[in-house]
Amino acid sequence: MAKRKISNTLALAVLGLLQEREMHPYEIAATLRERHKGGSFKINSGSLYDTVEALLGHGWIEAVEVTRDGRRPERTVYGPTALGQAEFVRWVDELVRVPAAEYPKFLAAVAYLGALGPRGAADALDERAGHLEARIAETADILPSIGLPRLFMIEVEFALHALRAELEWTRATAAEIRDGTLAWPGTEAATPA
Amino acid sequence: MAKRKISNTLALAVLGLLQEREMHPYEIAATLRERHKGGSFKINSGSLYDTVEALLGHGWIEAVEVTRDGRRPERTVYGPTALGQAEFVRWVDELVRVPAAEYPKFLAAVAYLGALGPRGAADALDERAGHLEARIAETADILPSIGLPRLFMIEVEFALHALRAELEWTRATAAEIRDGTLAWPGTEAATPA
DNA sequence: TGCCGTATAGTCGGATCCGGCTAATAGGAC
DNA sequence: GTCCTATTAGCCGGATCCGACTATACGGCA
Repeated sequence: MAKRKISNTLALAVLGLLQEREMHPYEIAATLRERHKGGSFKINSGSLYDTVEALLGHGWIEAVEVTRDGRRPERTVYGPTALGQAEFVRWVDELVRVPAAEYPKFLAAVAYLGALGPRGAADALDERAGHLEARIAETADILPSIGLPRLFMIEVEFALHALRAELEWTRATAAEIRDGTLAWPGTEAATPA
Repeated sequence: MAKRKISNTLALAVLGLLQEREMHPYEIAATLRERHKGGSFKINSGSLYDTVEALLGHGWIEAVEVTRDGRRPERTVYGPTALGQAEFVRWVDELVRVPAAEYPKFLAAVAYLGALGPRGAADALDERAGHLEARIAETADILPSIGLPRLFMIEVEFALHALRAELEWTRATAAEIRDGTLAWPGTEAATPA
């Protein structure tokens, strides 16, 4: 009975893969991981099966066959439907056109940066900067590793761009705190436990 | 009995506000909105009351008094605990230090940008760019509107920086698609319904 | 005075999500 | 041969989240 509209982006990944070829859920997860899509979609087997169920309920995918290898659990293979194909494109289109409201954890934390005191905040930002650099290096590494057209890894380029911007802000803000450009109204600094 | 660790950032906002002064949930929500924190925290009354319940269960806040004004619903006023105070700082510190894995919708959509075809993708990116500009303008507007020290609105500066970076990538990518720098392997373009 | 829109304050049912579990097979070490 | 681990495949209980709803009070206006 067509519950609430699907919003989980893992569903988008499933839909996208099934456009290519029929698969069973486990294979979907494996393929996504193989293609390094783990940075763009939260691949969790629990959610995956729920997601597939929801897509079925909407008629966006359909069960193609059920096979069984020896006494292993059954594998249900799913394929796309015409409706699902159309919805997939429509959905990507809308996600690109209209920026959604997002609430990243870091944004929340920055809102209370004051709680760390100037010293504590600058230190914490520095540590973050280090992690960001590491993650940027990792991400940049996987980019050329596969001889695939750019388009198929374009989201990695976006992720890199976003990470670099965040790094830039993080470093700049730490510096502003240290040199006093960013005034600290609360005089005394709390220290983390 | 101390369920799963709280991860919802709305809890952080609640904890943070209660450091300042005792409040009842509705007042918390109103205060957050008044301070333009709606961009950093998803303020939903349903989640708010659940969150307060969870914080109570962890002993991070405590009920201070229950008042009632005429025949309106009871208002339970909450205040901070020593444990909550410590956890608050510890939590902010960790959120700043360690970048969390995030899965923004746009990242997912970009992973399937190919589905829109070169023309469709470039158009969609253009429209997004327009929305981003509007949002940047709105956000920049609220910044000087309140005569508050920068530190208390620093998360808005970060949000702006992130938005600008996204806008930059969006425009650049649209341009690359149009001038052919970004090759399009799938020859033919699907069009949204 | 009667009525309507908005602010106050919070509840509830159900949708959604996910960590952790089961269970079988394949492959290697000894 | 048999033990151990990794891989394959999926299920489930409960935590989490949220949209939609209830109900009272208040200000203004016709």
